[in-house]
Amino acid sequence: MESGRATVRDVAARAGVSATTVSRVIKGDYPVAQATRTRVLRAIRELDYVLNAHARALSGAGTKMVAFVLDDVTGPSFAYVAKGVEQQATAEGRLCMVCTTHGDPARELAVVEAMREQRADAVILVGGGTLDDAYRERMSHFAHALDKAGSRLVLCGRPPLGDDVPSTVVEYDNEGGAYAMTSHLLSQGHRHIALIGADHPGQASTTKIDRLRGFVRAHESFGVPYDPALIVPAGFGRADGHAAARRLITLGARFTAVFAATDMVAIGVLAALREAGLRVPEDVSLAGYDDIPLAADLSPGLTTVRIPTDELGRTAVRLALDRRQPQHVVLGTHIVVRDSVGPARTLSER
Amino acid sequence: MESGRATVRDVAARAGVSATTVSRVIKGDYPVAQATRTRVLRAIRELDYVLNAHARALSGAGTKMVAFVLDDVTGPSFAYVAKGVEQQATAEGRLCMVCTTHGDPARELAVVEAMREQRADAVILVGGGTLDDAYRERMSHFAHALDKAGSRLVLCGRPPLGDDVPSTVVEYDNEGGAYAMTSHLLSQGHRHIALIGADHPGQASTTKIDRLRGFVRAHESFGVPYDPALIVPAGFGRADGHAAARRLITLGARFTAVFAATDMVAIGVLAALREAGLRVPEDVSLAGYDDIPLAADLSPGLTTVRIPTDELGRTAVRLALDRRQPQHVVLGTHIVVRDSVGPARTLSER
DNA sequence: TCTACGGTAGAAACCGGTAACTATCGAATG
DNA sequence: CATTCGATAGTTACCGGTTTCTACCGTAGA
Repeated sequence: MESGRATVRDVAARAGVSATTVSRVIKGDYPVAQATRTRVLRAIRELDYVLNAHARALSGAGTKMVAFVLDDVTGPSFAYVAKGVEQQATAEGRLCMVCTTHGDPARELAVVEAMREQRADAVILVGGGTLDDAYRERMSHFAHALDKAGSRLVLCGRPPLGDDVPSTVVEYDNEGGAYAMTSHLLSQGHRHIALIGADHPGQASTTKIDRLRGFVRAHESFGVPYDPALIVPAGFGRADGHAAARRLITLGARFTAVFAATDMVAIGVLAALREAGLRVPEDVSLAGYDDIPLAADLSPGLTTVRIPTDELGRTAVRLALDRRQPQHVVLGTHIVVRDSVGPARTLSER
Repeated sequence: MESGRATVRDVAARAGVSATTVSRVIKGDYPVAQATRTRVLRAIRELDYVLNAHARALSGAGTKMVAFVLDDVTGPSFAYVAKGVEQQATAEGRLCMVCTTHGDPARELAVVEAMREQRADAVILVGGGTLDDAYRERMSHFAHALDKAGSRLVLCGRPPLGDDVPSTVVEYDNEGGAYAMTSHLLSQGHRHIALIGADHPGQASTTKIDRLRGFVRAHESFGVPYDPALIVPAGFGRADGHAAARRLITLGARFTAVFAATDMVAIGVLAALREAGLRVPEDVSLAGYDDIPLAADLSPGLTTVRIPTDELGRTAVRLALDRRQPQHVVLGTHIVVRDSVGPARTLSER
């Protein structure tokens, strides 16, 4: 109880044994006489001894730590991925570091570097991802470096860096979800669907590209042409959706349904539609993407695409820690039907 | 580039200097000739050398790590506290560990123990907190242990453990917020205010107790009696609010306003009111607590009490890392007026 | 010319565990 | 009675930086 900084040797001295014996009592992997063990345990208790994780890490034993890198902890779906990561990490006896990048690729690289210093068992990158070449190259470099050091880079919800890059990839089917939702809208008779939150020219986001791709493919499958004027680039936030929808309405665009690229965008769109006196789903149908917890609580309940957020996190950790598992998986997405999508009303009815 | 496991001595050999010199080049706190520094830096680059954080931590230099312990990463307000912690930790050159306890006091203690092994600079406990005696004692023990080891226990958004316990406490004014909001309602003419989400007898929550206390004190200040039948115990979730409000309505309780103990409760109450054909705020006014991001997106916008979530997190880190600062602060709360509270309509009008 | 000192660089010890190798003792075996 | 083996405990080196403490060199001041 006296020092708070007791070492194995202090404990050893108190118990009248060697440091090795103390170490063995703690690990429990080597036979120690019952009487000795008891004495050691008592000494540990009396000195309030706590093992030094750094010393242990330094001498052989790994770090037992998983690092988790994301844009922003407050992102609606990221929190769930984080939860999955934390759960699985705990289940596998790992601690969990969290770092945020605020979408800054430079900071992301810096953070990964820091994780390399920490000798983390795995470094899990979540979300977004830049397509910039210099960035990809640097990240590939890290993947190789981590690999050589016995660690692992995990790309979670973002596309692979390349075939020769040693990394674990856990994606979800962005394109498939968009395809399913668009098909759902088309099958309800909608022929003029606005996609809000498409790609912004310039800053290529793979998520946006894939969702757009599913949108387009569904139209092709149904043999329905889509109106490029209804594909509006926008950010992924509530305000982006609100502004974009308002602009569309002001411009007098003709549409019977809106497919928002994220639920947050959908919430913004919903507000804009309400302000314009349009009812959902009677006048306009609305669909989102992500199935954030709030989606069910909106009125009307938002029909949206569910992405397996916590499974994403759990899988990332599981695969990274057990290389015998396949190192590239794509998790499925599926639509959740609530009340915000209804049959299309013909445009003239409005 | 070849090993991924290069050490200072490898770098030293390559640069033709001693390990000491390499260390000094990295730290930059000791004069090294320009030419030497250049050679060392080149060697570092060529070997892709990365410092070993554990080795460094072991030899003197602290850990540069802050630990953050909470119930659940997906909690609506916790994410914002986490963000504040992460921001400030980064600003002060610290990495950030996150552990969740799922509300289990035993697991919380285990987690704190693990953080002690990690020699974290500070261990920040967020939210809730148990009032159990054995628990308090164990936690006090940790506070003392961390203190002796030069670290710090931080209680964030939860009450102090006791005067003699070395710890940092960052609270927010639960009682004051409730007082302000209740006053606001009273000043709008409301005389029959229901408080939904008061304390459940048995499981004492300090948060609930304080909010109830503010509610009562405001009534006293205004010289308005409150109806005990309108103070209804409930959990802090959406479903709790919904059920409680429905029960109140079914029972024919007379009230012109509802003060929900959390925004999530308010959302549930709102749904129940709607189902009963009551309009907000025309028929019944509704106020919440927490100002979760969603509060502004409800219709009507929810009038609620803002708690300084990210400031809570930032302050926790700042104080823990600089003991010259006061080690017990109470951050202010204030009401955010939106559209869900209106003047009271007399009960007979309804 | 000798001394002193600023500027640099290195040797060795140390941080706190752990792993590999030794050592000891009593019982079992030949 | 000598040998061997199993159970248990200790010695020592090492993990990879950092930190004294020392040492060297050239030059400026006495």
